Amino acid sequence: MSNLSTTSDEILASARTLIMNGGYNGFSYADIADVVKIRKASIHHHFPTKTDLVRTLVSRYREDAEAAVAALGQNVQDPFEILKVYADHWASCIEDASRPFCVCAMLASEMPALPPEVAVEVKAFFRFLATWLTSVMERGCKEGSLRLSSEPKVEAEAFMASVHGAMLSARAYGMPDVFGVILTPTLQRLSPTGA
Amino acid sequence: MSNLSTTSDEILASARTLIMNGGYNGFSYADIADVVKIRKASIHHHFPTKTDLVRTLVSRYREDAEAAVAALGQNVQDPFEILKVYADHWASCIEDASRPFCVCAMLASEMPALPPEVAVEVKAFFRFLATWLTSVMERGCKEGSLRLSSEPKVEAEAFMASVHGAMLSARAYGMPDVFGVILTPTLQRLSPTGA
DNA sequence: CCTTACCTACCTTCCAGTAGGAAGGGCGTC
DNA sequence: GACGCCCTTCCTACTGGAAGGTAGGTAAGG
Repeated sequence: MSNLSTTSDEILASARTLIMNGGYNGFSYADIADVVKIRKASIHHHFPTKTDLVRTLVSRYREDAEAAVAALGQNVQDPFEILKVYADHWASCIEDASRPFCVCAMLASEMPALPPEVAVEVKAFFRFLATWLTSVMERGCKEGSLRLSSEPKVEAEAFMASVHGAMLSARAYGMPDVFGVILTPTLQRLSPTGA
Repeated sequence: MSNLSTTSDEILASARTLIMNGGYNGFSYADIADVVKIRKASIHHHFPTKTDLVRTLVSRYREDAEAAVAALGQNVQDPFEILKVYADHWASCIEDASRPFCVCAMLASEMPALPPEVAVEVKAFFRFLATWLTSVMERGCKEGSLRLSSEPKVEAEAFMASVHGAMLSARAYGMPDVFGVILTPTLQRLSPTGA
């Protein structure tokens, strides 16, 4: 059981990397086959269609994020610190090029061209992220750990947009540190001390 | 001369729309041929390769933006108003689905998978936009029309990221008004009166 | 003996791009 | 003003390769 499903995990992992690079239409079963060292047809055994593959990938991506967010809530209490850890997570992912872009941000940009089943999952991810960030903002507002200038829900959406936009700029310039440059003042603004 | 080059303009216009939908790998010469009502091979007469086509498209997109920005500077003096007009422009484009996404934001997300010639043009667009926004921020800071909490350059990058992130969210949710929801407080924060 | 995992071989469709020709307009020359 | 010439535009017909997906078989393990 432990590494019986390794192949399908490898397929998902390589698909994730490929999507981060070029989006839904930017990779093929042949690309995955090259990486995983398996025949193209064998991928169809694990995921009958490309839609199945990406739907599963995004769905699991959200589940993983949900787990990570729950764990983060256990280890870090302060809402401001939580936002900082979240931003730092992406900063280092982009910096060391391990996960230079969020899969769902990537797919969201292609939304109108996505198979409906995949689009639904992407939407679900955005909703999950917004809901979580909203709860963090709400708690930070109550506890005085965050200084909000709008409703928590709006602040959450604005923060999420900043993160995604910063990713995009870092990629456009080919300068990973741009992400940090953009997010530092964004976090600063939310800090109760103003620094 | 006036409408001699109409066909090549139509090709560029339809390519722009198609890229906004699905990105670089999300459209083909056949798709353009359907829209422009021309044979696939005829497109190659105007743009020998797909790379040529998109490079030209992005380059002209930047030129148009430069002209629009210059015109905006003539008609509107107040830096805060300029940012508002810029945001409103995109809000209405997204709202009426006429140009529901920025071509360069779309292509930037696919950066690593783009032909180098195209990637260069996309980078140039981002640099132009950042430079312009920085100059607006600088003037607004000097004149007191904008309240900045960081250096003009950083504020400009953050503002640009918010715009792009807001576009992404609007698309992900399938709710055009999300763009406005995110940008309203972003502008508010920059307003000298705080409202 | 059945299921799982993987294979070879193949299909259809689509892709970017090429070859080569037809139609027509502009233009200089006789 | 008619002829020949060329350039632009668009066409039909095609190529080689890559796309997603299928058919059917083999080997291993419970």
